[in-house]
Amino acid sequence: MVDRESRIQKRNKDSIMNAALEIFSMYGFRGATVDLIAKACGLSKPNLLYYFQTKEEIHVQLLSRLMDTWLDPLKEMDENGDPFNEIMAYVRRKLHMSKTLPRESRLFANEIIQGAPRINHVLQNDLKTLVDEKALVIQKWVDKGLIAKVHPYHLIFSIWSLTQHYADFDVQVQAVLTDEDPFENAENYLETLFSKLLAI
Amino acid sequence: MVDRESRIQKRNKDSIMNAALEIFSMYGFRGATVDLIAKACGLSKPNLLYYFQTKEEIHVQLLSRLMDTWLDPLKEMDENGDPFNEIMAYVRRKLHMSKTLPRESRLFANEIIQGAPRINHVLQNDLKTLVDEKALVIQKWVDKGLIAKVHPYHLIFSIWSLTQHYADFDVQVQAVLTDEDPFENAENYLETLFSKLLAI
DNA sequence: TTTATATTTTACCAACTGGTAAAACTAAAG
DNA sequence: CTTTAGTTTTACCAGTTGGTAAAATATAAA
Repeated sequence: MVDRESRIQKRNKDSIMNAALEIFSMYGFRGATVDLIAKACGLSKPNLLYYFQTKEEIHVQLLSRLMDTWLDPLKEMDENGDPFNEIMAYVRRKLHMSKTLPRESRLFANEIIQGAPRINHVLQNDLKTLVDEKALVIQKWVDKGLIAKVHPYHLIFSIWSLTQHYADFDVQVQAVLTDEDPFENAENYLETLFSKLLAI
Repeated sequence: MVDRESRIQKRNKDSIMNAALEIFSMYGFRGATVDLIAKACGLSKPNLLYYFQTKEEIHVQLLSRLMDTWLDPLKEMDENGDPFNEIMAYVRRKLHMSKTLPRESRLFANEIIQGAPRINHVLQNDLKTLVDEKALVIQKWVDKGLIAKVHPYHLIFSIWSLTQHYADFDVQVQAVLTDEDPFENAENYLETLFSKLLAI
């Protein structure tokens, strides 16, 4: 056995990460406390700190796991597919993530709003590289006349904002839409929006 | 003299509110400390607490001032104006607020992300009432055939998300768009988007 | 200039913060 | 069944937190 995790270790680390996601996504890094996280997963504070040595270590690990998940949907957008389908599929993946991973979305939002002190390098390297690449793909589609002329970067921003809004501002959406299911109508609305925007 | 504020009182209260906006918008309620706010405006902590008795009082007052500013642009949308112009003017007002009042936007975003513990009643009363009213106006425009058929509530959500994104996610936008001015191109992009969405 | 009032500083407090040391306990391998 | 390694608890610490009391200082009205 090299340095394999025991069952207990895996269970506890998972449970800590889950609790930390809950707390950090709600209060941000400064607003979260180790004790709150410990209580949320039923461990004592020193016991939690046996698995992760500092509060920051938990946060960094949460964020670095998240960034993969976060960039994946855009990576999948395929230059060789049908442009509108590719963009719309991306929108749907992002909306689905807002629906199924709202805490992750809020964790990310909190980090960005607070000036991204711990992931600025990811934004400027991984994220920027990926967005540049995909913006180029979109530009090619525009140049070939396959979709309407749009600013590729702002198109991507609009997809981010329109989809993440339903996770990050959930309380507000729920306060206004007391009866309907936001996500069902959001999908229809966004489908209309983007088909009109991109139609030749 | 009834209970008029002295010059000193006005200057200090203003300066505290400004510093508090800076800190609360960056760290959220839990992440902000009275001491950070005090230092940001060059007062000692007890001196600051001479003007506002608790941390919460500062936050509540900041938020309640903000809510007026926040709802105003939508209030101005006029049933009797030209539908597309009215909606587009609303978009421009919101975008302008993101540009000129990014801290206020982030203060609001922080509060909502954290579950709106201090303004849930405002969302469910003032905000909901206003949105219901304006959604009805939009629905009338749709029914009269003056704009394309859209879900009025999701139209409003999309205006919020598309415009506030440029304030709340500013670091991310800046990381991706290293050279251009985001707001100028955003305005053009949003003009195109909404004219295509709403065109008959 | 005196007096009353408003403002600021100093010194403090109890609760909470992130984190540590070491003892006590538990599980698993031999 | 013992030894060893892994896990949890207890007790603690120094710095920070929101907030207070009272003394000291500045301001303004009479």
